[in-house]
Amino acid sequence: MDLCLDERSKKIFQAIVQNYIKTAEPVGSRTIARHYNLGISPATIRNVMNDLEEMGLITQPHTSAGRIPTHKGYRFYVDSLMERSKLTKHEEENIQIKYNDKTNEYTDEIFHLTSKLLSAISNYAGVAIAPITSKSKIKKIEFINVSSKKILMILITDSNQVKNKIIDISEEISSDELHIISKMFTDKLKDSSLYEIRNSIKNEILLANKFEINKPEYNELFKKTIHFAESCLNIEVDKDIYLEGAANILKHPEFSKINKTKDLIKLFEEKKDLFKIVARTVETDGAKVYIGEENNISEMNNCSVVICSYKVKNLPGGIIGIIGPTRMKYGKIFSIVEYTSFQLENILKLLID
Amino acid sequence: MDLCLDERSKKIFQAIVQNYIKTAEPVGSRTIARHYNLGISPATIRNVMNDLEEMGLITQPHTSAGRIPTHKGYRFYVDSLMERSKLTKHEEENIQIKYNDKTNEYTDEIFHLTSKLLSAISNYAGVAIAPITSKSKIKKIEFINVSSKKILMILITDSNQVKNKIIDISEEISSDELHIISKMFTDKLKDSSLYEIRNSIKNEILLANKFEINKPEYNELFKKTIHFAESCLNIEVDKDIYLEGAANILKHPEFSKINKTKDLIKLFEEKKDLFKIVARTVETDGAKVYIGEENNISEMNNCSVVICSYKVKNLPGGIIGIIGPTRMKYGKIFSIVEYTSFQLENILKLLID
DNA sequence: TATTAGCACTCTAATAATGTGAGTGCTAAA
DNA sequence: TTTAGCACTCACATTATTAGAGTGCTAATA
Repeated sequence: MDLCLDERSKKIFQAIVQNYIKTAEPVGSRTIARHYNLGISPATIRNVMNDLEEMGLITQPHTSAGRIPTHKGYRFYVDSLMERSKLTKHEEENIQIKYNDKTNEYTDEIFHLTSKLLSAISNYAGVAIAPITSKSKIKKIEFINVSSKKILMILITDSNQVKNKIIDISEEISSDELHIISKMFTDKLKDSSLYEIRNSIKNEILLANKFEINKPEYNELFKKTIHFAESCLNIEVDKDIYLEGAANILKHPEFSKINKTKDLIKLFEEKKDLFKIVARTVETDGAKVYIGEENNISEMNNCSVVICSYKVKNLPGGIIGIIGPTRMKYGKIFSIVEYTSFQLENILKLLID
Repeated sequence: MDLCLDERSKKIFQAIVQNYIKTAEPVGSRTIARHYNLGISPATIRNVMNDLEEMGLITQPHTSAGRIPTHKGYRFYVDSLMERSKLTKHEEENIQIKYNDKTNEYTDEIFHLTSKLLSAISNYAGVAIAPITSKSKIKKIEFINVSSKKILMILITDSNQVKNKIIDISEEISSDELHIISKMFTDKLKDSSLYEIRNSIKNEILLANKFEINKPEYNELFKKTIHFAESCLNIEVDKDIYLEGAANILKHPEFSKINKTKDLIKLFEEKKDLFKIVARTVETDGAKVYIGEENNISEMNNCSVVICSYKVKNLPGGIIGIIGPTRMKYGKIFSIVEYTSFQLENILKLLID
């Protein structure tokens, strides 16, 4: 966005945004004159503010109030004026320590931890999405008999995500036989992406040939396995998204009235919508923000979402992010999200091979 | 609680409670005289109300207001006066249909569904706790190699709960060897309760003897397995408790001010505390309620928790419940929780063998 | 021409004043 | 024992009043 603002207007605009972010109060010309010594009088500032308002960057809640940034204003601020504020040593260490505690295990716990971290450091809500499985490849398939006619199917992806499901079968299969079948299935399906599997379902017979299946019980297992693998495609929205610190958001004055806040809380419960908001971009180049109405959901009109993707094995993995009020410390939040993404990638490298 | 109330007082008290539950407004003597034709005048009712107040069953928010039940009042109502209100055919069918959709799979999804059901039917928050594992017994232990020095450990309990974890080992073990080890471990540890395992950790050597272990890499695996089994004891509070419909609670007028409500939301996020509140009783005989202060947590002073345990294989399993305002439709909620528990038990019977 | 001082004006938010009504407790009569 | 009647209380809604922060405009100034 190029707005051809002269230097002075930029300074004033910046002052307005920063002051409003800090105080949550509309900013008047006097305040700026006093606190930011720009060497000009309130009257001059007022003139400039008038221009800024005409450009749609700021607005007045009511006639005799100071100015607050519009969404367009925040967007301009983020794109052109914002300065990243680095994390403190303490904050960086905090992140590292928490991650290192988990170094010895790879479970979804990592993502849960990530959302907690993001929330704790930012004082807003933190969100993390486990690697999006549709692009994952199968590393291993395994079958274990649970009882006479129930089998536990286990699918391990190349990013070491473990999915499992208990299915019923019509004929008992022995443990040893299952072991052999497991090896066979792994052998045949290894390195297929779940995406490929979905496409190949329509050609089940084709695939069946690949297995040279003759025993009917194998065939049953085969079909169920394929369908299981396919179901892993459909992101388990409720499980793969971690949200923490929603209550943090309520601290801020813009959420002091219950009515709209109630809707927001509801949105947070409905992981499905939340997922859409956070994961609409699969891959970002650094942090990226959606401001207020840009989220295209009325409940989020007063919220901004800062997201950043992370990689697993140098391929797109998932998304992490922070949700807070539009009146957000963008500079800091951008840094937090990017740094956390970086550390998460590091830890994942250690845990996956 | 025996309060020696004469019939008339009981009627009046009941009228107050029911009216307050319906309207959320303090109930005055005139209201009762008009709407519940007890054949007595407001003045008489006032006299009785005075008595009831002295007994601590009702109170006045302020001098010139009507009466509302105290916690003691609710307790008396629940224990002595409440009438269960049956579920409608429609509600019962709703529950059955939802469960039947899941008949073919046993995963934690069942408990998630349960909390959703409870929430949807009650219009309050629904909560479900997966079977408490400390009393579960081991049915199967299985090892799968994920990569050269990483092994996926899988533990299946007698209630078919699947726990898994990826661990590092120092020496590679082949798939076939792992298959044999799996059988051996399952054989030795089968039917041990996790509780027993915890106790036996101190006697690790004793147990080691049982395995006649000589290969050092088996020994390593053995130790890690035991510790994994033990860690399954520590309920994964974040995973094993399902809360849905927290936003429902906010609809009700007693939660119209943000401040206290904020704390409640926070409590709901902290699954640990929630767990303590819901799961302090392992087994109930029918539904059971904790009213307001009985929860011993200030955030819950305006909430009641109706819980009911469910069984798995005729042994204590977990807990389900509903959290709502103390001004709750107790009669209905008790029925919902008990009926749902019953249906849940049925479905679990089908899914576990 | 750009800036600024000054002033009238606007609007919110806080505070105070007032009235209304629901509900009570008490007393005396039924 | 019950009830009618009445004085009293208190929350809540309504209205008035005031203070103050901030603006826009105009005319003077640099």
